Amino acid sequence: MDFKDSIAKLIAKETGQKVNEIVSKLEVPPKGMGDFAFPSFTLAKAQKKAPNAISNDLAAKISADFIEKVEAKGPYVNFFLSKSSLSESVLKSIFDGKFIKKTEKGSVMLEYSGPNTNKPLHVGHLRNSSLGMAFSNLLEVVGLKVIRANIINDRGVHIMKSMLAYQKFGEGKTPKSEGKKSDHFVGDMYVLYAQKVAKNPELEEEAKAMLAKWEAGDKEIIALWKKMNKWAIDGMKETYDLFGSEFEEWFYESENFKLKAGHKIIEEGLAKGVFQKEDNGAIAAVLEPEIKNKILLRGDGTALYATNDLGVTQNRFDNFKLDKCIWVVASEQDFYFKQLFAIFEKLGRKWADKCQHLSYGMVNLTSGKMKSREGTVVDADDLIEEIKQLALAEIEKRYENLSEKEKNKRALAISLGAIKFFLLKNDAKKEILFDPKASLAFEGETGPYLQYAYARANSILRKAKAEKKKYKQKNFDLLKENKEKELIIELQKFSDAVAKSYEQLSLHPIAHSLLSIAEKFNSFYHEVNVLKSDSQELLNARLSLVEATMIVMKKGLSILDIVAIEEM
RNA sequence: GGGCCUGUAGCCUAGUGGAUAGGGCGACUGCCUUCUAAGCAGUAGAUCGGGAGUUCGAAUCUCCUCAGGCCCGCCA
Repeated sequence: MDFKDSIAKLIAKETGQKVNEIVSKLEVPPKGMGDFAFPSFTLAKAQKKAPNAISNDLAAKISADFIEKVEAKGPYVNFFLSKSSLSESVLKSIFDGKFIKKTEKGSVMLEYSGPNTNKPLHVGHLRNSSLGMAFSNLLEVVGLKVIRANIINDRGVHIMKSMLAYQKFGEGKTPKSEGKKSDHFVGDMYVLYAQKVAKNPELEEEAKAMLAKWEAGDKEIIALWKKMNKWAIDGMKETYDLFGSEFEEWFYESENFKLKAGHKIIEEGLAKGVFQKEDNGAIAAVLEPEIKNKILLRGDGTALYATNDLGVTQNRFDNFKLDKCIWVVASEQDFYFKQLFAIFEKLGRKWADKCQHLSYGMVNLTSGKMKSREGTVVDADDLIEEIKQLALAEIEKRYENLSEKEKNKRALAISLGAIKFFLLKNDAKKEILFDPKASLAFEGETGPYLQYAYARANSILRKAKAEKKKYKQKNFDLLKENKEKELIIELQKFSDAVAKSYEQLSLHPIAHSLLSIAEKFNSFYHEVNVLKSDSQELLNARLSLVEATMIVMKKGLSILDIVAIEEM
């Protein structure tokens, strides 16, 4: 039952206003003042009456079996829902599995991660991955079919730099010989290049020359490139596995480079008069003055990143039947994506408005911006390991007797929960100032707090089973304690949070909804001893509430790609 | 020079037109022989960057201004 809608209908009947207009005006009042509120200011002019009078009038006239009471408070009409109908309605929809509205259909490609093969993943990539993974899950929950895509940036002069350093100073070492994770080994070469080039600027030219050889298909360079790329990608895949990142499609810049699909689009744009040739032969897309023109091909005819991107995007819509394509890329590319989408609009692509940029703020350190070549990054593997050790220490404090295997499993789940939740709980577009020591805790507004609430709920059901208590999902209408009602209301709000997250391209509404649910659950847990309920009927009702809480929390956590831990 | 984003207690943050600005960290008080204390209950802490305007009503909308970040045709 949609209470908001039902209340709006009652108000509409009395006032003659349209139902959907009333719905948009209904709000949730501050604590203790009811479940819904209608502000009467909005009718004052039309009815030529004082808001307070309208409120009094409405409060006196409106009644229904699902409403406990209606109160006029100044210019507001406050509605208190009947606890039993609220409980029935909310818990039923949760057990029916219909508590999230599937509002969308079709298929969508979501690109995220997009690493370079000259360095390992860092905490910035983890923010990208967390958003990519979670938003993909969210898209599926609202009804879309999702193709997760990764594009490996495996070509370009920056890739040559780590190759050059290895060729000149690597002394034939390998990740194996050094006992090093292979992507870290490649990353070390990139740092080494940066150190060497500072003293020997001519390396810069050598790297460019190497790129020319690569483009010409020089056998030796291609062999080196393949070897080092494999190291980089194999290492990253380990990190993806550890973190839980999954992809259905892998694209490679190098392959795309060979296709030259972008060049065809450039021909097309010139023919249509949408692109123009500059004095030195470069090709530019002519765009609105606010977003400037965009160079798509160098004067010497060589390709730019944008050249490739034109082809990549076209191929995606050609080869996959997409209703939408989403790029998860940091906010420094906001302007670029505006231009890219505008170019497709100019070219008359009917899918141009189906391109979406999920922009997010950069992760900076308290010490400043992260720079791989200077080695001032928080490495993804190191971070996960460090937090895992902290989680392990917490587990060992509590449970000495667990097997090593179980301890490790829990520690990983908890540490990833802490990291992912930290990266998702705030508005995606805000920057994160990351302090590894201070940022990741297991208490307060954290992933482990949610996991803990879930584990506690689970433990009630487990104990009930162990004590051979009978339990059926029923008697929902007996849930009349304030703590119970507050929890149920938070459960009900979860679906709104899902919708909000989808609209706002950010996971924080879901994250905060889960925090509120966990908070209300913990409070309920503290106040009401479920297993010591007075009657079988009440036990049924409360166990139902506990189970419903677990269902919603598990759904929410799974969207955020966080493991709901059974025991913690 | 221009564009986009951000500014809410010591720190982090939610809230995009409505009532007393909601959380967390940190600080301080209590609560484990009672379903897991990674928890609960409470206290203190806020000129919502500043100014003007629109409105019955502004953290929220408009304009100006200050501060930080990112970006602005041949980098990826």
